[in-house]
Amino acid sequence: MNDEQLHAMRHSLAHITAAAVKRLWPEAKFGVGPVVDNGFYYDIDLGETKISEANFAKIEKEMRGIINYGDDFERFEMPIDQAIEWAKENNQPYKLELLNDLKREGTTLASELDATMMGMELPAGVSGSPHASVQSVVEVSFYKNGNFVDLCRGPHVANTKDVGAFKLLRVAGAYWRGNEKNPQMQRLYGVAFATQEELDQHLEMLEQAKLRDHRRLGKELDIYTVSQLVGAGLPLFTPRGTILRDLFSSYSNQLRLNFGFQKVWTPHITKQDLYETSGHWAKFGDELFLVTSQETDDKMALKPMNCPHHTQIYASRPRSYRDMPIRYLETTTDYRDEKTGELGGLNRVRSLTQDDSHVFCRPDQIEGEINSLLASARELYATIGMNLRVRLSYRDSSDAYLGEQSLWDTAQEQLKAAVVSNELDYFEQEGEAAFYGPKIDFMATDAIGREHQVATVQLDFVQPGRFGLQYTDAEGGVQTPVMIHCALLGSIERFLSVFIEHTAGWFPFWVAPEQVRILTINDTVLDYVDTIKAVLDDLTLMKPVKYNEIRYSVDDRNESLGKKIREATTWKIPVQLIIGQQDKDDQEVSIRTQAGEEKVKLDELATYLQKL
RNA sequence: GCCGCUGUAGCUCAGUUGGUAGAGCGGCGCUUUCGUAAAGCGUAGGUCUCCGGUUCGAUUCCGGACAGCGGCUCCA
Repeated sequence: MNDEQLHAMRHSLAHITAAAVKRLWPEAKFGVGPVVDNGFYYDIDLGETKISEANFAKIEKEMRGIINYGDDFERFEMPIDQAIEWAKENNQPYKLELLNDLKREGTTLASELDATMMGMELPAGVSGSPHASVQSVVEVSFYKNGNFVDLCRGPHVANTKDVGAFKLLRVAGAYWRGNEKNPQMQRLYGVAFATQEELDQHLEMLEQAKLRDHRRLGKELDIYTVSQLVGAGLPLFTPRGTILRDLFSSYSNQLRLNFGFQKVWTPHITKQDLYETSGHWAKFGDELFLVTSQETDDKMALKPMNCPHHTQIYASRPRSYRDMPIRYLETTTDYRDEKTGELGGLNRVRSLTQDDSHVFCRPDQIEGEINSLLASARELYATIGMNLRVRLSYRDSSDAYLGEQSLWDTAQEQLKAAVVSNELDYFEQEGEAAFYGPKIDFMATDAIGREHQVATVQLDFVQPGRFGLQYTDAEGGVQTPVMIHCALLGSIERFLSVFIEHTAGWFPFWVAPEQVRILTINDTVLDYVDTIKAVLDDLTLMKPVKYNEIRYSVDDRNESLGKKIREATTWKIPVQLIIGQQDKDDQEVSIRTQAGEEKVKLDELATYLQKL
């Protein structure tokens, strides 16, 4: 089956869903019912009546009835004014809005419509759009299956019998046309495939995704927790989770310390004046956590980002062109008052830790700086085993951007040159730049093919000016530096959620909170265990950075070997060393990893671990 | 924030059509020293998320709060 057929099938199922709902609740008012990834949905307004998953069996039964009856999908056309009458007579106010938009503007796409006009009826006697350039619609098509009629562009399958395998998956609230000022409808989601096997496969995949959900693994592997007393969106990291955080943070820092970054430290609260000067207050004011001082009248806030703070370190001394670039680095936690309904796991939190850095440089230094940052990002994600793709986000011709056009043009060229010389897979997109400068966004693909936004490198032509940052050039003149923002991990919390799901909790050796566990078979080998511990204590490892404290434990409890293996495996500990009398006699260790088991001579153990 | 669903032991869950609850795992104790994913026996854990209301009586019904989950971009 090709994509078009599958699309028609899913779209037809959306209609059949609506038809079934209409049979059960004749008063239903319908919004839109498009095809989405793997399935379809239909937005439905049932007034006070609420559909829950408990109703799904009933709705699906009705749907199967419609499918088995085998009506044809019949297409017919109608002049738009007649269609508008149809919507009024059938009490379908949402369809009426769509028809009004088609008549007025020739489209129903919210993104193309003037929000204040959306859904508005044209005055009597006016036949077309108020905009001369707009091609308004004069005739619309309908599809009819059985006695269910719906405004629809199509296409559909020929007969309701031709829709393949489906399952209603969930019901969720969705605002009419995505606008929270509009009424909220009930969105009925379904998945659909050509065959039952494909549907089952898809449902199985959803189960697999659940097993690697970072919220589940975060609890099972004891990485983080949330407390009702501390609050939603404020995760607390356990010892194991903190090892992960610290290792990634120091690796990310090390990559930049290698080429001249210096660590700085800034406080977590500030006077609001800082954000009024930076311009963030106007844009992010409603996301700030406010702090009250009982000693002064200062209005304070928890910091939602770090760049304004870093500008003040730059501004603390006079700067020469010889000092540039000046590079500051800080892993630090920011606080943003996100909508409570959007919080969840480590993905969307109110306390987020950024491995943040800011370069202050001359315009001619942009390319060199970007080059080094891109090389760092590339190395980091190669170490983690994730494929990277970057988006070059440029300005478009609108006047929404600040800073000189010529500065933008050369900067965009330098960004691209750096991306090309780093051999990164990239695509360019106009109109995606920040108002203060062009940027490079990194997308990493995880083990089950999902793409996640991770690192970002952004140029900034605006904040240096707002803060009056300066340096003296070779001629003794005053110049404004350019700022380059960069976070390699992005937010550590979000990064960890991606990393946990990417690895399904089987962390690579270097970041595993517990790298090695020694499992004893009985107490007669305890002296030999001490010998092995001495080897581990002396070990120095080099990948991806040099470290000499291997994280291991000894399980010498009075339990069966089977139980010890089971537990160590449940904890996803990468290296299990099984020690019994035989190993002791042969001066060997039995090493159990995900790859299998092998015996290694004691004097080769260090080399073995160094290779991991 | 809004809509829907959910909240029972540390964890995973069962149960009570209104008469204050149970299993497995985990914990603790004893026995067992056992070579590749759970040894055996015993035992202690609960304000059934919290606050109100109805009731002789609420974990159960009603209301509210808090928290978790699925969504709120996909367009006739």
